Parts: sequence; C-alpha cells; structure tokens
Amino acid sequence: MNDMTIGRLAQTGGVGVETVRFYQRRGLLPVPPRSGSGINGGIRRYGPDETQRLRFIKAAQSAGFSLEEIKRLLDLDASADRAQVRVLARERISALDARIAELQGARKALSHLADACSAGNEGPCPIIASFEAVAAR
Amino acid sequence: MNDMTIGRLAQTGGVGVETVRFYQRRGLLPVPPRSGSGINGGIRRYGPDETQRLRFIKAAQSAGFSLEEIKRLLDLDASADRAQVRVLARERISALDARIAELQGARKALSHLADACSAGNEGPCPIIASFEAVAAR
DNA sequence: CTTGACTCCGTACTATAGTACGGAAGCTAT
DNA sequence: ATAGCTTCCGTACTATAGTACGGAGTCAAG
Repeated sequence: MNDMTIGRLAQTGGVGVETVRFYQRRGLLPVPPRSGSGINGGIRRYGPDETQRLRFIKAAQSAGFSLEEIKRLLDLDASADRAQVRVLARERISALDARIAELQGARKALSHLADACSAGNEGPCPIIASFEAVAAR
Repeated sequence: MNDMTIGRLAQTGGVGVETVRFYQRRGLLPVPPRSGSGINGGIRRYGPDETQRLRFIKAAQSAGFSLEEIKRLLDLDASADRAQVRVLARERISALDARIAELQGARKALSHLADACSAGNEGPCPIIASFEAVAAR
C-alpha cells in the first residue's frame, strides 16, 4: 500500500518532486521513515494518505489559504479543537466573499472596457478611463 | 495643478512613497522632470493624472493583472490598437470567470467544513476529508 | 539662516512559493 | 555487476511585489 516513491507521489499529486520536499520542510507533509538497506537507511515510501494531503493543500491554496494557514489546518485536523476550525473556516469564507465581489466588479469593468474598444480597429481607446468608470461604482 | 510632492501623491493614491518610486522604475508611472533650483534640479511635482494612474494600477491588480500586464495596458492606452486591448480584456475575463468559479467552489467546501465542525466543541473534525468532499465536485 | 521634514537615489532586504543544482548514495534492469 | 535513472540533502537561485536604509540634497517656517 505504501509503495510510492517521492517521484510517483509528486506525479499523482500533480506537483514536482522539489515541491514535495519543500512541503516536507515546511511541515505540510510528513517525512516517512526510510525503509531500506543503505548506510543511512534507503528510500522513503509514500501511500494514499500523502496523495490526499497533497490534494488538500492544492484545494486549500485555491481557496486562498497560505501555506502557513494550511499548516495550521493540517495540525488542527489532528487535534480536536472544533471551535478553532470553525473560526478559520468562517474567516476564510468572509475573505472569499469579499474577493469574489471584487473579482465580479473587475469583470464588469473589463467587459465595459472590451465594449468601449469594440467598435472598429483603430483610434484611441481610453483604457484607464473606461476601466475606472465601472471600477469606481 | 501639478503641485503634489511624491509624498502627497502616495497618500492620495493609498500607497507608500517607496511604492511610487518602485512603479516609476517599472515604467508604470512617468517620472516628471525636476523643477527646482538645486544642482541636479529640485523636487518632482505630480498632478491628478498620476493619481488616476495609481488608482488604475490598484483596480487592475485587483482584477488579477500582474504589474507587467498592467504596464502593457498602460502602454496600450497611449496607442491605438483596439484589437489588442480587446484580446487582453477578454483573456482576463476568462481567467476571472474561472477564478470566480474556483472561489465559489472553495466557499462551498468551507461552509461544508464549518457545518461539519459545528456540533459541539470537542472531538475530531476531519478537515481534510470534509473539505475535499465538496472540493472534489 | 538654521532646523526639521521631505525628496532623491542606489542598494539591499523581506515574504511567499516554489525551482534548480550538484554530488553521493540507492535501486533496478540487463 | 554495472549502467543509468532516482532519491537524498543542503544550498542557492528565481519571480513577484514591494519595503527599508543611509547619506546627500532641497524646501518651508520660524
């Protein structure tokens, strides 16, 4: 079951080997013991738990969590502090709501800009002004 | 009219003086001639155009444009290439739509997580699993 | 006409999130 | 048993977007 090398893990997780090692240094991924026959032990093996963890990291990143925050979430996952989890989740939901609104405003400004520049192919097209006309609302 | 010092400009633009200078180095803000009496001229003065430019930079940043892309937009603003403006705007709109959808998915995952951890204040609360349960959809 | 705040300038440093490098050791297929 | 791909490890480098620093010059007010 725990039979993946770091290369396979990186591959299934959709990241690079160096990224896996980077996450290990940051404490986001456990460093399994080395099971082998070399002087310093051999090569490390990984299982599906690590793959899931990698996927979680990516999902949490896309939610706007920093690696530092993700580390807190992962540490919390092992604990029993439900209240703290709720706090972090709600904080991030508020931040997401704000960010989503901001991006929707930006989208409006951009489509306004595209419209303003749609007639013809020549002549000035006031980007700064038309962008801000909507961004200001 | 063009009577602001760099400090006032930064203040009205809601950024730091060093940020203004940084933008000047990057070509995002013009460096006005120095009008003064010193050996190397004196102090630079800024007007409302620069304030507007600063606001544009912030708005464009919130739309996800990098400073490099913003520089292209500003350069384009001075040109007459409407087609190029439309391309950049539409590219960014697509990226925004994707990002908004992503954030909405993340929001769903987080509220799922908050729900899953809402009963009581003790006991395990599987962050990784409950986050991914929704993030995967 | 000096004091104190502000400007100018180059250079260096910070944070975040990786990415690359180089050599030694380990593993695997022939 | 050896060639050649991987792993392991520390260290260094990259990109993005600033932020800080130190010394010299400038400006306005008292």
